Amino acid sequence: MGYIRTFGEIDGHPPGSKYRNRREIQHAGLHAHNQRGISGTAREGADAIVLNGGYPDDQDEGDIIIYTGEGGQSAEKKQIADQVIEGGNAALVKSHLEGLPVRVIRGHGEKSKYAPRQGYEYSGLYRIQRYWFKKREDGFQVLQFRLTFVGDADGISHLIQLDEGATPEFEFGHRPVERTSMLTERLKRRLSVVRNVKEWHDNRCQICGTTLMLPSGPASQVAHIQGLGIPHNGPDIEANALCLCPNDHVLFDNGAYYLTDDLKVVDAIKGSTLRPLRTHKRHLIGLNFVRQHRSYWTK
DNA sequence: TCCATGCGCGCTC
DNA sequence: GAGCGCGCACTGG
Repeated sequence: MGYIRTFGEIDGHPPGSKYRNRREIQHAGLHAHNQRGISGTAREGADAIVLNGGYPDDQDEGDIIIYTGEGGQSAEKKQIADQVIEGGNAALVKSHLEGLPVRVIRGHGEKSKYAPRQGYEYSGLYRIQRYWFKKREDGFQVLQFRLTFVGDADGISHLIQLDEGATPEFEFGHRPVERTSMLTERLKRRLSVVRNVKEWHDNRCQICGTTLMLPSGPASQVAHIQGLGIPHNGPDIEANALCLCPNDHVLFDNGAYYLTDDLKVVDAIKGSTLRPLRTHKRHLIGLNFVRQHRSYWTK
């Protein structure tokens, strides 16, 4: 009986469902494997993950999860090699690029307040916002993925109720606090930063110099150099932001480009240094942010 | 082919 | 009863 990979919710197995062991999870169609953390392939993407304390670099904040990729460990679970983008890791990268929802299953082996005390619990759908390489203290690189809770239509209406001061009813029975924290994190972004950066550069991409012309006018995107929020906690200020076209935004966020200390653009795939970053006298770039971004993508 | 964020038993405290 | 160490087990990729 083969596993049928399904993205999104599985009928009869809503968030909050509990399972005694991995076999039951596999049988439910929630996850392909009875031992691996990541369910998926590089071609299709990842449909589910299990958090069960297997990697110490994991961080579980409820609606925000920092999930460590697979591989590079010895049989004794010591990190003995760098992780690479293949297998399950490549599946998670694919899910990130395609915006696919990932089912998150928490196990008792994970020592966070969101983990069940016994067995496993299906927590719901998450999306992978970004990924990067983390340099560990021991010198090995591991992949990390930032997942945020997707929620659902009812969950959003609950949020609105909460804001309006109505009695919140969390009929899904889980995690009102984290859901609220996710909302506040979104609201915290300062529009003035976006406005200033776009205005200073006249919507021209700081990497390639093009401006997207739409019927409604010129368009550009403001990218953060050091990520906002958990775990990078970069500041929402102009010095940590770039004005980019959508293509170069994706390339920069995913490590195809990084910057040198003298603000030259490096093509990570070719290993060549391209043109200097376009700058503006009012737009000072924080080198500490440039260095942190570079550290995600260089050894 | 062989590995992987498993499982369960039996031991110790 | 919890926590561990060890041996055996599974199945998709």
